[in-house]
Amino acid sequence: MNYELTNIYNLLLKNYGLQGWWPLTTHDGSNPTKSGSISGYHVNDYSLPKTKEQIFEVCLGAILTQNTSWPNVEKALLNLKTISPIYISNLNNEDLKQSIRPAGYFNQKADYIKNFTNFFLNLKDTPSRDKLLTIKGIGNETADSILLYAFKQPEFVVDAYTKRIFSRLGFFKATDSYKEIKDFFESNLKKDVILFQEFHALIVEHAKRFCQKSPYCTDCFLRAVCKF
DNA sequence: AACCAGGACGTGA
DNA sequence: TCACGTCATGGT
Repeated sequence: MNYELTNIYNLLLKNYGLQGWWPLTTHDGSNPTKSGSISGYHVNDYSLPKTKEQIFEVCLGAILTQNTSWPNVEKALLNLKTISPIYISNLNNEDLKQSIRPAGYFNQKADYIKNFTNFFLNLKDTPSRDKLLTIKGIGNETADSILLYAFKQPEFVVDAYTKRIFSRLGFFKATDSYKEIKDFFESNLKKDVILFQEFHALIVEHAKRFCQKSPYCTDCFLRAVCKF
């Protein structure tokens, strides 16, 4: 309910529109996304992910996208013939590695995915953040992505883009900790899952379009309110 | 052809 | 705690 912060959100939303995260390779009743097309977004449908397989897919995507661009993650996901916890659990490590190769860091990520899959198979209901963090391969951002986009919990996701954009805007220092930044957003916004989902997705979009490492400030619609 | 992408972990100070 | 090296493929 911080006015300045809410104002930024409204400007992002006005310029980019609803983002429809988290992208899924399959929707109910539709065909799989073609490789490279990046069309798994589902604008205005907050019922997704719906099935257990879709929830699982969001989790795998969250692990695979660690320091990796989404098109590479999509290639990895499409290489997996079936994205279900049972299937992945029974898949041998070498096959898993070959499938997820396009997403990079495939040796560690294969282990991370195996760890998480075992956890997921024994899961009764929504996991706690602390429990997720005990899994090797699930850090702060991945845990929050899983909770926000797979389990629809109001956990704000902080990534490198969030730090970059909002430190440039002047809300905090780029060196502030994950927890400090997460607390800043959560204490200044209404704890609303849809708001958190769209806000994070909009941040990613703005970082790609304007607020890159070397930013395009000239045409940026946030220039008037930015201290960079 | 260097640079970077929707980070996490292990190590040493 | 915290800064730093490591992990790897693919697009620009």
